[in-house]
Amino acid sequence: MVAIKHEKRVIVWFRSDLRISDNPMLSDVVDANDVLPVFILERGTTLARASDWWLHFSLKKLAETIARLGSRLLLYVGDPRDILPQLCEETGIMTVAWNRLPMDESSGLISSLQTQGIDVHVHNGCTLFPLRSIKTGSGTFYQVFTPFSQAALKVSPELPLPTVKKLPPLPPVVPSGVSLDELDLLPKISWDQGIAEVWRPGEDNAQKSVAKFCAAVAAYKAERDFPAVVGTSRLSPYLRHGELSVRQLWYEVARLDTGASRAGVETYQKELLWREFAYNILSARPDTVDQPLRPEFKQFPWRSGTNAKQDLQRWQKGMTGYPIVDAGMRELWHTGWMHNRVRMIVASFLVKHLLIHWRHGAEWFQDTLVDFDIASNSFGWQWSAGCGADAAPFFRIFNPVTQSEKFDPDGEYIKRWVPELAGLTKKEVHTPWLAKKKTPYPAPMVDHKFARERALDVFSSFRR
DNA sequence: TGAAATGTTGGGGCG
DNA sequence: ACGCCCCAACATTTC
Repeated sequence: MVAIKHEKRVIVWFRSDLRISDNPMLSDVVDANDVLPVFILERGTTLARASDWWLHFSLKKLAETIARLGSRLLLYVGDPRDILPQLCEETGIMTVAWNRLPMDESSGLISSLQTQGIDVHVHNGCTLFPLRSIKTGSGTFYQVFTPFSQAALKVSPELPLPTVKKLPPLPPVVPSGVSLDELDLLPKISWDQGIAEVWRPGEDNAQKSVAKFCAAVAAYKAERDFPAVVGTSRLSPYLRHGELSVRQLWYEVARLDTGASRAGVETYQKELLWREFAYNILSARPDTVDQPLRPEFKQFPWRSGTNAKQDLQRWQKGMTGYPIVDAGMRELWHTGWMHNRVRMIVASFLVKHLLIHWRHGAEWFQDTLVDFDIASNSFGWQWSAGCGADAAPFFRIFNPVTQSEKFDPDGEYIKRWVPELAGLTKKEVHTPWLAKKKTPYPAPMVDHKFARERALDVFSSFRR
């Protein structure tokens, strides 16, 4: 008896998983007869400029890697709901494999492909656990982080898969794609210098960064809140583009979960679980990408009109008059990234001090962050605004001066990004409006005490 | 992964 | 020695 080898032909669809190590959709197809690796750029109405910059280089490196594995990465532009069926028709391939993302069901993609007779292989490749597999006793999704993380810690993530060494050949007919340059991901006017100085995209650099972070993870818990030092992992852009597998990262740090490193490892794993929590929320509630999870917030009286618009612009430019806020906004603009502690401060300032809709903050982050992640971003903003899952209560309003004194005591971070204040003492730098020396730096755009009381008024009367 | 207001305690200066 | 006040330090409550 000779076993019949069924013909297996697959399109593998790369999205936020631009890697070959621990990539389940790739492991699925290594024994196929032929495989078409594709990436499809969706041109939305909003730009994602900084993460597009990153994507350009990620795709370049991924294409080189795939070439080394004996295949070729094909690039297309358009709506995957149109492109994938077209590719199936042209190649005669009737199977598409990918790693699942939170919005897959709501986008109508799966059902649309299946009604066209296309077989869909969906893998768990972007999260620690299969999306929505962590459920409460009654089968609903968790809305509070602590019980979610406790439930998650009772299960182990699947072990990382071996790195793919070789890919099957391309199909006989290869639909023509576009070149990387035709994706038009790089800026036309050069605003990307600062970003290029700080970041090195690519799976190889992701691995180097993991090794570097692991060597410093013992200090994570103590140093992660101080933006002047490199105390955080800085792995978020790699995770967002999937050049790094979150499961691999989990196990790399878990190996160090002992002795002096224990607290650092466990604190960091908790952060990875916050990401996981955000992915699960978005998966269960895809509308929360731009709608509040708590529906009563649809009626919230956010400020709007000309004044609010001007205030938003001052925030975006880093000209609020609060040094820690402006340092963060300028770090973001110049490097495509902002320290996590400072993200919380600037977000609180926008939604509580200025009463501007969190959506505007989320859109600005979408435009400017190299690590822009649709799940983490909407989750984080809703958390800050108080309308999301396990959100900050309405009365939790960060004092930008207190936070600055606490987490940037010497003003080192502030002076790095707000050089106008370099001449002030470490005491004065948090409150330049009280300093003797005059600087060209603006006065606070809104008084803290006034803004705090206004926010408490608006939020508490809204609750009634 | 708050901040500010309010309450409590205890040491030290001083008459 | 004693009571009184001040106030820093810490704790609790409220928003």
